Amino acid sequence: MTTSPTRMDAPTRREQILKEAARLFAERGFHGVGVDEIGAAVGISGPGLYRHFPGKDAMLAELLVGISERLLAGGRLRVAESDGDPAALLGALVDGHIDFALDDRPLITLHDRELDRLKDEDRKRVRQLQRQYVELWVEAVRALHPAADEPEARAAVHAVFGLLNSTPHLRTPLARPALEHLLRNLAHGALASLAR
Amino acid sequence: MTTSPTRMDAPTRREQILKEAARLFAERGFHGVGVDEIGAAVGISGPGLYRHFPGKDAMLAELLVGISERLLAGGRLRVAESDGDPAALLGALVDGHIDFALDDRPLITLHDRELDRLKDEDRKRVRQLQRQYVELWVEAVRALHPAADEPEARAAVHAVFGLLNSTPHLRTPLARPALEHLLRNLAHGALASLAR
DNA sequence: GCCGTACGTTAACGCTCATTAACCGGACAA
DNA sequence: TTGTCCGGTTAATGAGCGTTAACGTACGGC
Repeated sequence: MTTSPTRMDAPTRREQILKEAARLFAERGFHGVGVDEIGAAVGISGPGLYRHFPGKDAMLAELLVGISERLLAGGRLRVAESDGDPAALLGALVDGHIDFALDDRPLITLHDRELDRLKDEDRKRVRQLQRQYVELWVEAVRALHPAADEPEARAAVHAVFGLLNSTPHLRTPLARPALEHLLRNLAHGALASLAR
Repeated sequence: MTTSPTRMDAPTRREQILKEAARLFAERGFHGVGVDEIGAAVGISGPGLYRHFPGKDAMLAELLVGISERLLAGGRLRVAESDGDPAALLGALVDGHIDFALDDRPLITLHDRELDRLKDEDRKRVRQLQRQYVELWVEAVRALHPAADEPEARAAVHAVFGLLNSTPHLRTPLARPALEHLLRNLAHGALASLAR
């Protein structure tokens, strides 16, 4: 661990690289982007990246592991804050996921698109983090809708992720608050259908 | 046009290739799959594919244009059959999209993942078909929920697509009818939130 | 019996691209 | 002043891969 991810000073070169790499990978796919391009995006050229990362794979790995960890950490925080109120928890999970999806659209895209390009070890780690995050949601959903059995709740959670993660593909004139509001309503509308 | 896509005789070599290419592209991405691999999947080797397609790009193009055309054709058919009943139309659109998503999971994945790999001309064609399909949905949604303005309806339609298209990512023990039922309920639940 | 077409094969070409080598200037501590 | 990281540079390397060349075989029509 070099520096904390939450600061307000200028972004380090490393962070610039990660940010631009995320954007480019999301736009044209991992294999569709060359290291020279990533370098150019931060003002250095090609092999200069190797002063900061052992390879192209490592950038993707760090991005995907990072997203998954932040999602899970955020989810756990909300569980802890919810004090056992299922409705409040699910609301907080939805809001948190929306914030994340709208803040980091490129990362969301990468998250379900480029997982297979990782080395076995990294892929396992990301999958494990994703699984735990889903688990959080499944438990929250089932607490609120006991009528739904486990596989049903799990599929519904995946579907709601698909709904919320649709925003990167979208070029809409809607202002951010309106979009947040809309997504929240859609998500809760979908989940409400589990009540029977 | 060589042969009709709806027959019951053995699939032609061309069709085998398209099917396997779709699967492989969906699994590992367009750039992640080599022509030798596609060839191997149908029992011939690498360059033999060039007897059936002018190049790797052409396979992707035919797949994406094909999906988009079938989706749009299906949508138009349902509009024609709905006789102006908005609720029935939206129900039919949802059911049709679910069928498609569950029948052709690899294609659904490709559809929103590899569009940028196409030559300009093909990409334009696919985008235009997609746009028209979305338009169908937007009109159906607005007919049923006049309270929603146009950008809102459009964003909601994209979100519902995200919801319905989430199934390829999913490995669920749910049987197909149960999954169809669940997705239908989730989609209608989400859309119902537009009623205010 | 002959010929053209359809459909394969393997070998070679050429380009792209990640990675490595070799080199360099500047900041800065001793 | 001198030495040593740090963060760059450009040039070379080497693998992978799409595509083309050159060649072979079965078969259907005439």
